[in-house]
Amino acid sequence: MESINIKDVARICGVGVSTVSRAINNHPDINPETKDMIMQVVKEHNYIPNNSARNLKRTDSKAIAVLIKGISNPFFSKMIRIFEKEIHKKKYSFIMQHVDAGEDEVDVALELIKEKKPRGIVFLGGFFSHSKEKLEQLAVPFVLSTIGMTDSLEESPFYSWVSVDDFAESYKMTDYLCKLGHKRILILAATKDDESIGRLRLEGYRKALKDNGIELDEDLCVFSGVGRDCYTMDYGFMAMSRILEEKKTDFTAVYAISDSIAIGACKAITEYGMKIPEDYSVAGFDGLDIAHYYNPTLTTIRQPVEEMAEATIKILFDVVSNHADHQKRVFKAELMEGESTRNVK
Amino acid sequence: MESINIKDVARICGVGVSTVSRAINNHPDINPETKDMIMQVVKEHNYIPNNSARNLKRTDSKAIAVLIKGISNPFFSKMIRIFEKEIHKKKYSFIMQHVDAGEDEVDVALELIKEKKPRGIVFLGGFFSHSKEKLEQLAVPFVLSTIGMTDSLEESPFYSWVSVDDFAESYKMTDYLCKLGHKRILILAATKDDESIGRLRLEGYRKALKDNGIELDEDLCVFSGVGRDCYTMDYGFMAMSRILEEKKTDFTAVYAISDSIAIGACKAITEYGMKIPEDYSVAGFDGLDIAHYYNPTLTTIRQPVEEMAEATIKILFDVVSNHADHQKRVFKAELMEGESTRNVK
DNA sequence: TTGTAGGCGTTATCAT
DNA sequence: ATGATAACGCCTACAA
Repeated sequence: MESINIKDVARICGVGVSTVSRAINNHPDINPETKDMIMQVVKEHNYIPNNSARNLKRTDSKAIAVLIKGISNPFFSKMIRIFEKEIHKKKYSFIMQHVDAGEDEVDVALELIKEKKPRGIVFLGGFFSHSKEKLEQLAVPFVLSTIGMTDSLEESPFYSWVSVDDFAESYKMTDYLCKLGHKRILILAATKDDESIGRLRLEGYRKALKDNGIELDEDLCVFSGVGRDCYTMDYGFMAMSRILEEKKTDFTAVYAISDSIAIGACKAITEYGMKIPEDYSVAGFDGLDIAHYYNPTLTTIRQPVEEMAEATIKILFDVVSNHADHQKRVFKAELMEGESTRNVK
Repeated sequence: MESINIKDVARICGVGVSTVSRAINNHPDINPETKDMIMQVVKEHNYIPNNSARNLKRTDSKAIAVLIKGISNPFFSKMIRIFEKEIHKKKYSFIMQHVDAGEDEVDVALELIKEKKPRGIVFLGGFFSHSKEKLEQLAVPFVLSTIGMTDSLEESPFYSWVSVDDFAESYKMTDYLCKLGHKRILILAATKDDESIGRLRLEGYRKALKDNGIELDEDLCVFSGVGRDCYTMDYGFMAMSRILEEKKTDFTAVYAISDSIAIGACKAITEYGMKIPEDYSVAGFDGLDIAHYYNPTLTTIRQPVEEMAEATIKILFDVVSNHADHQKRVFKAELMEGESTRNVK
C-alpha cells in the first residue's frame, strides 16, 4: 500500500535525491558504483517513479500522442500498430488517448498537452469541424489522419492532414459501375445529416452519375437512421433486406459506402435467393482485408492504410524534429476489381 | 504558448487560488456569484487545469483503467465500447492505456496506479503468466478479461477473472465435428510454443478426438510459424493453401482456432476449386460478426462478448464500491451451426 | 561526483 | 465564504 518514493530510496541508499534521480534517468555524471547500488535498491523495493510528478516538472517528454475517436473503425487497429512501431523506431514513447463519443477532441488534446507535454499529436477519426481559432490553441504540431476533408478544413498552414479524397474515389467507383453498363445504382449511404466522409462519398456518387448522363433517382439513395452506427454489416443487411422486400425500385448494382455495409448487403441479397453478381453487382469502399477474403471477393476502393499511417508519422516527425512545413497529403486509393461486380452491357 | 495556471486565474479574478479551485471542482462552500465570475474568466482565458498536478495531489480519482495488450484482437473494439459505456454510467472516468507488445502489463499497471490512482483496473488480452508475488503488488482491484486461463492462474482470491473455458469450448466444437462423422479433422492451431488460448484450444481438440476414439495424427496439427500474428486470415489462407498443394494428408474437416483463420482457410479451399462444405467442412472459433455474414455462414463457437464485457465492469465495481469478493466467472459459449460444416455419416 | 533547496500546478488544511 | 500555506514526488540549478 504505502508506496515508496524517491526520498525513501535516497534515504535507504544513504545518498541525496538528486543522485537517485541521476541514476534512474541515466544521467552521465554519476559514479557507476553508486548507480549500481541505487538501481539495486530500486529493484528490490519495486520503486516506480511517479509520472505525474515527472510530467509536472518536465517541459520535454519525447512522446507522440494519438487521439482516437470512434474505436470501432476497422482501420484503426492496423494504423495504431504502425503508429506504435514507427514511434518506437524514433525512440519516442507512444501515448494512446481515447476520445469519448460526446467529447471534443481538441479539448482532450489541450488537456493532454498540459498533462503530458507530447511533442506531436495525431488525431485519428472523428469529424473535426473545428474553428480555426480553436485549432490555433493547439501549441503542439498535429496531423489529422484519415479524417474526411470538410469545407472547414481549408488550406491551413499550421497543421498537417493525411487522407484519401473520398469524393474523387467515390466518383471513381461509381463511374466504374456506370462504365460496366449499370444505369440504376443503389447507394447505401450514411445518415442523411452526415457532414464527413459519408457526405463526400455520396457526392462523388452523384457527380459520377451526372457525368455519365444518368439522372439521380432519390429512391436509389438509401440513408441510415440517425444516431445509429452506420458503417456496419448490420446496417447493410437491414437496409438491403428491406429494399428487396419492398420491391419498390429496381436496380442492377448496389454501391455501399463501406465494405462492412457491402458485406451486410451481400448477405441480404443471398438470403433473398439472388446471386452476386448475376442478379446484382455489389461494390464497397475501404479495402478491408475481408473484402479480399469474402466470397465473392468484393469490388472495393482500397485505401492504402499502411502507407497513410506511415506518412502520418513521418510528416509529424518532420515537423517536430526538422521544423519542416506542414503538409496536406492526399493518397490515391486503388479500385480493386472483385467478383462481386459484372459487366451488364 | 504561455499557458495560464490557477494562480493566474486567481490573480485575474482578484481572489485566492483556493477559491478558484473550489469553483472548478464544484465544491459546495462557495458563493455562486464568485463562482460564476471565476468560471467566466476560466472560459475566456481557456484555462485548463493541469492533470499531472491534480493527480499528484489527489488520492482519489474516480476512474477505471483498461489496459489493452494486442490491439488487433477483433473483440476488443466491441468490448471497449461497452467498458466505456458502463464506466460512464457509473460516473467514473475511463482511462484506456495501451500496452506495447514487449511490455509487461503489470509494470504498466504499477506505473499507472502511481500516476493516475485509478480505483480499478481491467486487463484485456495478453497472456498473463505472472507470479503471484508480482500480482500482489497491485494494490488496486483488477479483473482479467478475456484472458486464457493458464496454470499459473490458480484460484487466487485477490483478483477477478472473466473468460470462456477455451479448453471445454474447443472440445465442444471438435466433438461436434466428430459426431458429424468426421474422422480426419485438420486443426489450424497457433504457434507451437503457445501457452495461452492457442494451447487450450488445441488440447480441447486432442481430448475430444481421444474421447471419440480417434487417434491423433500429428500431420493433421498445423502450427503457425513463431513470431507471426497467427490469428489472421492471412495465416489461414497460407497454411491451407500449402496443405492443399502438398496433398500429403487427407481430411474431411478443418477446424481453425479462430474465425479469421477459418475465413482464410475457406478462401484457400475455394480458390483450390473445392467446395465448402461438400468437399471440406470448416469450423472456426470466436463468433465474430463476420462468421454470420460470411458465405457460407461459418460454424463457430460464439463467445458472449457483450455479456463478458458487462460482467467485467460489474464485477469490478462490486469489488471497488461494495467491497464484494473477487469472482472467477466462466461464460458458456454457444456453438453456432453454420453452412460451412456438414454431416458425413 | 554529490547534496540542498526551490518550484512545477494543484488540492487540502487551517485559519480568518 | 475566502485566503494563505503546506504538501504531493520529482527534477534541476546551484553549491560544495
